[in-house]
Amino acid sequence: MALKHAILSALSRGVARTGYELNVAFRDVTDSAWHASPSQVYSELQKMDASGLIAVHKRDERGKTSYVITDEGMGELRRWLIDDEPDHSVRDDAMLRMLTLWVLDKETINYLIDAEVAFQQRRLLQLKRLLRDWKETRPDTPVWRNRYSAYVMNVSVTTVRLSWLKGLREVLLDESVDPEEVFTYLTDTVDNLHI
Amino acid sequence: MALKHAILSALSRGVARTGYELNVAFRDVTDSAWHASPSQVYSELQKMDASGLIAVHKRDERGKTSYVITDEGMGELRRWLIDDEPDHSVRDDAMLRMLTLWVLDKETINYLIDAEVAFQQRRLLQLKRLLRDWKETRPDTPVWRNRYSAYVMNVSVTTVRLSWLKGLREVLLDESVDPEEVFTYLTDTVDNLHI
DNA sequence: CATCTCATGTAAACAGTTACATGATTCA
DNA sequence: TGAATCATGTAACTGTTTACATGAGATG
Repeated sequence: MALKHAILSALSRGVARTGYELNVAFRDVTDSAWHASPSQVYSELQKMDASGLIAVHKRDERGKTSYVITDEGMGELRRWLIDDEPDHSVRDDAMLRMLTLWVLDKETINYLIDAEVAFQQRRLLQLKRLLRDWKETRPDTPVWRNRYSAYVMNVSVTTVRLSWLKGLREVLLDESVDPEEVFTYLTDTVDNLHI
Repeated sequence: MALKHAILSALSRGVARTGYELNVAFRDVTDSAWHASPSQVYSELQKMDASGLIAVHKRDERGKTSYVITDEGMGELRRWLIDDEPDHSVRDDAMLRMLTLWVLDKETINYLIDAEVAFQQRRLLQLKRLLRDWKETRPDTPVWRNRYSAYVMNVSVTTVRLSWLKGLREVLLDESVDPEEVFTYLTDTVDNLHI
């Protein structure tokens, strides 16, 4: 039930938000640690309002409703971080696909890796654009410091993934190359990070 | 419904497997692209058997049952890879937590980063052990080439995550440091990967 | 004036977890 | 002989998606 905590996390930054705004945030790279479908967000907000974790901040004539976090919600957010064990289980559809490519013919493998590369490159561009937007207004609050760190993590992993996809293509399409050699550059580079 | 495809992916490698063995594989680093709880695997296997995607290979006196993939299952696996759009949505509980740490006091932040570092280090050791086990028997089949690639990806991302956690600790605990400077080494290193 | 984005929701179906139950085998 | 691991499953509950429904406001 981490959608609850993803919403609390978003609202903990102090700005009132509508369900729609939360959905935009969950959809795009900014807050992309937890995905949720729009309808789920709306019904979760109702439940959280009823249980006192969040409160209605403003509701205009037609239904547009923004919410803020309550003290109780802030307490629950802290309790979750401290008491609940992190769930490290992974469900990565795109990676599962990349690990199953060998069942296909080379032409199709090549096509599917192209598509994945295109996706990751688009993601990297979105992230770079986000940084450009930050350059102007950059408050240096704890919130911003934490979010900037997230940005660095996303850029790093996406870049690694792109480099890896390049190696994967070689390894799967040319059976004469040695996989270990193909990935030498990637593994050597990241090895520099770890002391 | 990707558990179906995760199971097909595991069985496509040609070896008959029991529900229990699949659970072991899903739990550990080897096949960790898709997590599932044991009970879910057993009931999914029953459904997949009923719909003809897999077949019972052997069933001993007491219920121990191993399954193999059918031609139909292999067809469905290929169809999924080619026709269905990859789902890039993320649900990363551990990362969501790291992005919310700023709401806590420094002592608690430090403690929680310690715990996450310990987890990632354990994971890295498990991966290194896996590679050692592979050194002996290493067939150089397409399956192995694809799995070795997955191994490289896992090691790379885990190493990046460890380096990042080190930076995150500094950024959150010492407000005098400039976040951009803290992460310079990480960003410069991964920048080398991307041309 | 049609289409896109904004904005919210309900209901049914499906996916996944948790708690529970059972019993064999292995190892100290 | 008691505990851990092997091995499979059911039932109730919770989380999530999909399809559908509605209507305002902005853009071309």
